[in-house]
Amino acid sequence: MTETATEEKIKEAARIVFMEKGYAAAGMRDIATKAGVNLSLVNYYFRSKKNIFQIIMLEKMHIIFGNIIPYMVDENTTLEEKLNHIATVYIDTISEDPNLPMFVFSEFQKNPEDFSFLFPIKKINFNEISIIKQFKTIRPDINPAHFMLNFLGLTIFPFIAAHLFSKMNTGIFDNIQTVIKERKSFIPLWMKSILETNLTAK
Amino acid sequence: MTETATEEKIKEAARIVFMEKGYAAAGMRDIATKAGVNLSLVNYYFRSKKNIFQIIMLEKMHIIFGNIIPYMVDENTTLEEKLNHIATVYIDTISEDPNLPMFVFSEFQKNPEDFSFLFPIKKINFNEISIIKQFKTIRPDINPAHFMLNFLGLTIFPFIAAHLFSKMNTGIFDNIQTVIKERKSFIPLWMKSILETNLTAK
DNA sequence: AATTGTTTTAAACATTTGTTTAAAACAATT
DNA sequence: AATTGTTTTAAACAAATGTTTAAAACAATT
Repeated sequence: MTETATEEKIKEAARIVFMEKGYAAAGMRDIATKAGVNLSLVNYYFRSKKNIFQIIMLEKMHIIFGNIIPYMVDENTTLEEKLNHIATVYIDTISEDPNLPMFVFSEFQKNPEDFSFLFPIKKINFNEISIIKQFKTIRPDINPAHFMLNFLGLTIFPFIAAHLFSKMNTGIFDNIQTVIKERKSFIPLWMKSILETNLTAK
Repeated sequence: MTETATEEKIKEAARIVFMEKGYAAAGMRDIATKAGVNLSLVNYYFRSKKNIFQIIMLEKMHIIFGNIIPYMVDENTTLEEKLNHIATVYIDTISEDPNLPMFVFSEFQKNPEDFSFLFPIKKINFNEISIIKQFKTIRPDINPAHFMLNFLGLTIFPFIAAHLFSKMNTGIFDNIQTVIKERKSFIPLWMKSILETNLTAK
């Protein structure tokens, strides 16, 4: 099956090039070259640049959301179990593809219209999923958006800032990959403290 | 002074266009059109695309770091005062330019070499600045990178995720701007809880 | 009023872009 | 061995890119 072989070679090259340079700066010739393949073959197998981009983006969206939402929905785990599990799995997953969050957030912001193809994912009502319901019973006084922003901020932000921070030579972000891995066990504990924080205090 | 007027018109247009589309997707014609000015004038006043981009980027870097580092260095405030002050000022500042963090982080990642012009900023040794020293006396057991990642993650991440989250129709990120403003008072309290969290617990 | 210097314009420049074409190479089937 | 269908190639396409040119318009000075 030479057909599938070259098609996959192109896809893998597209993953790397789009991820590194973003949609706008990525060239069809970059992809072809990285795949070690004739330029025309990229259009032959994937019709257009926008099309192959959307295929890669859909893949990435599944990784960044598909690995997290099933655990959030699970009615058979406690909130503490969810936080433990998700923090670990998520940091491990993204560590294999550290630019993924940046890629998804930044490409979405630049061309929100081009993401209509993933309306299936967008249909989830967070007020109905387990993790939010569990949070609401503990802290009915706080907007659950805070809870999600805190959890995802603590987990995802280090990946987004890693490049810049480690090249700034501050002396504290030198081996940031090691630091990020430590956070797998720290984040659930910090989240627990945050959950217990009294916000009405003067 | 018509000269300064058009030069500033071009600069302002460049700010908007670069911010919206990023370096690669931004065109010289986009900038000229948005400035209401002839295409050649962009090169006349700013020589090249890369040059005008670096001018804008330097501006943005000053906003995102210049507004935060002076307070971190200040030896005359307590850690609690610093957290209170920075959270408020920073959220207010970035709220006026919500795409700033995304812009800076993503453009840096794509072309780190093009940021050599800001080596002055990079010279700061975080181990010597007040906020880190204060943290170290309270929690010598934890890598200060965690402290900074937590604080900046809680503060900055909501801006990075806002676009995607609010368009996902989850039901909890509807008026995310209001939520973000609430965080000005919440984040210092959460940080205090995080600081007191025992991480050695089984 | 003539001259000088600066700003603006329209046109063109050479490259680079995504995409298409048509022929060649290859594989499989009859 | 001839035919069919698929894959790969080289070349070309039109459109868009950043930049330059040279003339025009304008302002200021002598």
